Amino acid sequence: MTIQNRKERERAEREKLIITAARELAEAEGWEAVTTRRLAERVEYSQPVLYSHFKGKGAIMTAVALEGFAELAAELREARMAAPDPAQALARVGAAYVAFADRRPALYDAMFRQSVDLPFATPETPAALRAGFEEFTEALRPHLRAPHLAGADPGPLAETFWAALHGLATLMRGGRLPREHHDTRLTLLLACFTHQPTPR
Amino acid sequence: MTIQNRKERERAEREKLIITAARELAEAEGWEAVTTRRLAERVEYSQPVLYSHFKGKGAIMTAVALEGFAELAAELREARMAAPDPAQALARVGAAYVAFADRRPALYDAMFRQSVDLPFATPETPAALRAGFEEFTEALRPHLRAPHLAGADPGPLAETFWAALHGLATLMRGGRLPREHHDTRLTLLLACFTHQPTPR
DNA sequence: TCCGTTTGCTAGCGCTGCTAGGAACAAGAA
DNA sequence: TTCTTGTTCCTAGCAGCGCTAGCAAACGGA
Repeated sequence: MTIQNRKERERAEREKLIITAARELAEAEGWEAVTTRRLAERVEYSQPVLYSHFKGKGAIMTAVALEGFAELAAELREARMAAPDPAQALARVGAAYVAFADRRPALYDAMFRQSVDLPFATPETPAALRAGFEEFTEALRPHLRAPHLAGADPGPLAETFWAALHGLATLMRGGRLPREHHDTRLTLLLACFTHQPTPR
Repeated sequence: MTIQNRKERERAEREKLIITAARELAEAEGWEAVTTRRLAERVEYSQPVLYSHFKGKGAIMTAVALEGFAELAAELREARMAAPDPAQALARVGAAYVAFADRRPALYDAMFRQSVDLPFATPETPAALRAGFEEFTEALRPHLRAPHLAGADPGPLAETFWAALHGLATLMRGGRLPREHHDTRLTLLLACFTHQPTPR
């Protein structure tokens, strides 16, 4: 029994090792540099060992993405909780989101740009993923009373806010949006959603 | 002289043929199915011929993307011009943008998701690209008088609106946003930018 | 008709994700 | 302690990728 346990534990440790190595490699050199051979070399096992843990390279990326969702949710939550009022809360959540995407581009890619086969917006959606989305919903809730949002569905509204941030983050990362306007854009987006005049 | 002309013309035709074939293949089966071998087979030339026209696969995708920018700009312009008033204009431009991304996913990928080495937001930005962005700026201009946007820079505002649409389009395409809320999200986004209460 | 240039081919390099098959090792039974 | 059984994990290899070297054939001009 204990011998079986030890084996299972070692196996789990190795799986975690693979995920961490993949993530580190991706964050250091981008996903295109993460090949199964390099990854195997890094964890000091042969290539086929990866396939005894994961169905393929895509499954490894999905595992990394799952880690990312948990971290993102935690950061968003912290940002929201630390804010003194609802207006600040939305602003900080938005800023935290884009900062996360900017700080961990490879992780963000695995989560939102690559086609990972995770169920979004369904009952089987992983908890970490749902938790992140929940932060948007909560941060927006106090603003539902604004005239232009009267009677709006919280769900689609959170989706829209999230999508806007996602667009800002990805287009800026891809060099499509000038970095120097970033703060201005974030401020404008918040002004649009909260209908507070732009402070300038 | 005429013989030289004929050669140049034939060469240009072949280049166009390659671009069209790449685009068709991508639109039919996605960019991961567009390999230099399949592309060469499709245009009935050998693989190295592609490299006498383009520096590599990336350059072919860039050429396809450029076509896409021209078409997108035209569609946005048409949508804006056909609208009876400024509120409708913004709504139609937004809807046209997302519809374009949805109708031609591979083309849109080449334009905005792959790392195409085109200069954005610089003096050397291709005309087609600038024209598309111009449509956003124009469609938003009448709304700059809204209280929450008073004194806002038209440039960053257009960037923000564009980014929001981009986020909606890409997240929906990646299965991250439920399709059935799409119209609701678009309506909400417009309500946020134009200061009109959400009609429901 | 001959020569030089251009054109476009075959073949191949080093890489990718992934897998088949066998060797080595460990665990339980005699 | 020895033999058998089952697991673990490696070597080797497949098909396909983007890209290129080098040669053969076709063509244009003299």
